[in-house]
Amino acid sequence: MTAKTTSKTTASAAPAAGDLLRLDNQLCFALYAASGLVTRAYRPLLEPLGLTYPQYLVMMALWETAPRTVKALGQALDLDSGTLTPLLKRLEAAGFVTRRRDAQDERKVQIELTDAGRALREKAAEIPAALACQLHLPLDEIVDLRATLQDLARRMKA
Amino acid sequence: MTAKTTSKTTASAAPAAGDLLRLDNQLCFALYAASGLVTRAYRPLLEPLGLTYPQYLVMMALWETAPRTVKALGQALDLDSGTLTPLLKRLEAAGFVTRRRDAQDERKVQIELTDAGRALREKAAEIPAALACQLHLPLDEIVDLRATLQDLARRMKA
DNA sequence: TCCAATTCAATTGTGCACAATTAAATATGG
DNA sequence: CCATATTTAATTGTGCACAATTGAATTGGA
Repeated sequence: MTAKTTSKTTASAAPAAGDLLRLDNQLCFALYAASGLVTRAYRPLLEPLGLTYPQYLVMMALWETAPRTVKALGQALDLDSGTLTPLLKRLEAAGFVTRRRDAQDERKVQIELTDAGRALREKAAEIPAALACQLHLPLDEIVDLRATLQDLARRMKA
Repeated sequence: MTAKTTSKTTASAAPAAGDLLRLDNQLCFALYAASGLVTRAYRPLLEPLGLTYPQYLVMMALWETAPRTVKALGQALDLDSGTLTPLLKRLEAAGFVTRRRDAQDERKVQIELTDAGRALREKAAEIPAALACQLHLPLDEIVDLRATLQDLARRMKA
């Protein structure tokens, strides 16, 4: 499938020793650059909602399941408390979530959606389609790429 | 090839309207998470060289072509001066590059490698193979994924 | 019971990342 | 030649991202 670029030159498919450090031969840089581009494409779509891209990820996690502890969010998003704590405080200041200590276990902080946070989901509903459009990639390739990346992540975490 | 997860459920391949905002259905999150994982995998390999991951990207760009202006580096890496200027000052402080105003056009700052910066390339030579190992992905899939991501980036920039 | 180990969030410090602004140098049109 | 526009880095301010530390709460084992 995807009869894709069988035009692999020897250099591209199996770089010579001296080319191993070329930017174009790095999967990491391709990932880094693509991730940055996609994040940047979200910015103008999220700005009217008052969310940054990482905040949008947190809200999506909460729209799926809430309340959740900081730890549970961190596991879902692969982020630690050093990143999440200030981000969640900003979401709290914006009125989208609340933070309260768990009564049973005071170490845990439960993050809950406010009405405004739940309402935001309606406004966000149009974002995935708007962004998919900007990818200029057929849907089946998007699905394929996503699965490949999820597979990569699963293997690296194992 | 890649007999991969033909277990595509309907939800995964063509999510229902209510699932469009699920994290698992986002290409952006798959990219974001994979990029973060790979960057993290570099950290222990780069630490002995005294480089962070973005600094490593800048050094790779310079190992290909030097001297280069800040602007040229920014175009190669898709980063702006707000990111590069302090990063390059740290590389200068570490002794890997020099920064000097262009004699012909004083607006430009030429970034040149020092001997130590060039020497670092030998130590870095083993990194790509070491990292590829941690990806737990067959080489042909790495090459494939890289090409797909480069294609995505090309389309989004066009 | 008591104490040692673990869990969890917050904090601190460093380093990206980018928008917006600034300021200097150069190019351009009249 | 001069005024204006453009180009280029640097700066400022906000917001991730993570390692390392801290401190409180909980758990588990003698």
